This record gives sequence, C-alpha cells and structure tokens, in this order.
Amino acid sequence: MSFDPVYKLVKQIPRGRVLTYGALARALRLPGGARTAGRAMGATPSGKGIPWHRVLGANGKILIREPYASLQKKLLESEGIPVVESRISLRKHLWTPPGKKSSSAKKTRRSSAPR
DNA sequence: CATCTGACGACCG
DNA sequence: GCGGTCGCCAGAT
Repeated sequence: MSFDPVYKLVKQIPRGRVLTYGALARALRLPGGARTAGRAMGATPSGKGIPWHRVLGANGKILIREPYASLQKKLLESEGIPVVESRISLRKHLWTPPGKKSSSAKKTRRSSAPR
C-alpha cells in the first residue's frame, strides 16, 4: 500500500494524544484529503503495532461503526483519554504532527478549527 | 459506462 | 448545536 507514511505518522503519535483524519491528510498532503486518510486507516494492517485508535474525526468524534467504535473507545480510555459520548476532548488531546510543511500556509483558518 | 457508498471535512441555514 | 449539501478519491455494484 502507498499509505506507509500514514502508518508511520500514526505510529509516532505519543500515548495520550490523538489525531484527526483531516490533520493527518493535511500533514501528509494526501490527495483527496480526509477521505484518503480514512481509506488508509481502513487499510491499516492489524498486528503492526499501529495505534489506529488514536485517529478520530474532525471534532474528536469516533466516526467508525461498531464493533470498532467500542474497541477504539476502550483503547483510548486505556491510555488515559476520557471518551464522552463517543467523543473526546480534542482540545486537550489533539497532537500536532512534526514536519508539518507550512508552505504557503495562510492564516485563512476555518472557524471550525480547534483553538 | 453510470451510480452509490465509504474509518471525512467544511460550509450553510 | 444539528441537519443537509457539496467536494474529493477509489473501489464496488
């Protein structure tokens, strides 16, 4: 799969921290954006030690369906991340990936971006 | 070849 | 805060 950089980044997520599909897609410049990120996660090979459960939706919400949702929630709480109503405090646990190329990064931030 | 769907995100009312 | 719509890519039907 050509999602190696995705897995690599996910593996680098420190314990107690999470990342969103959008952030992941942007950090890696994935064509298609968040969708591709989600696709990559879906293709994530299990048993590779990839903390896929640390990847959530844009609002820190668990988008996947059962039974993975329950599993993810369980794993997150296991790492010290409190999950409330299938969501977590992005504000406190959102992790910023390293090497985030800021080429032509404008401050035209969207209003929905977590501050 | 046309359409729908999917581990998504952002905007609009 | 919530629901609906559009955009984006790839694979499935």
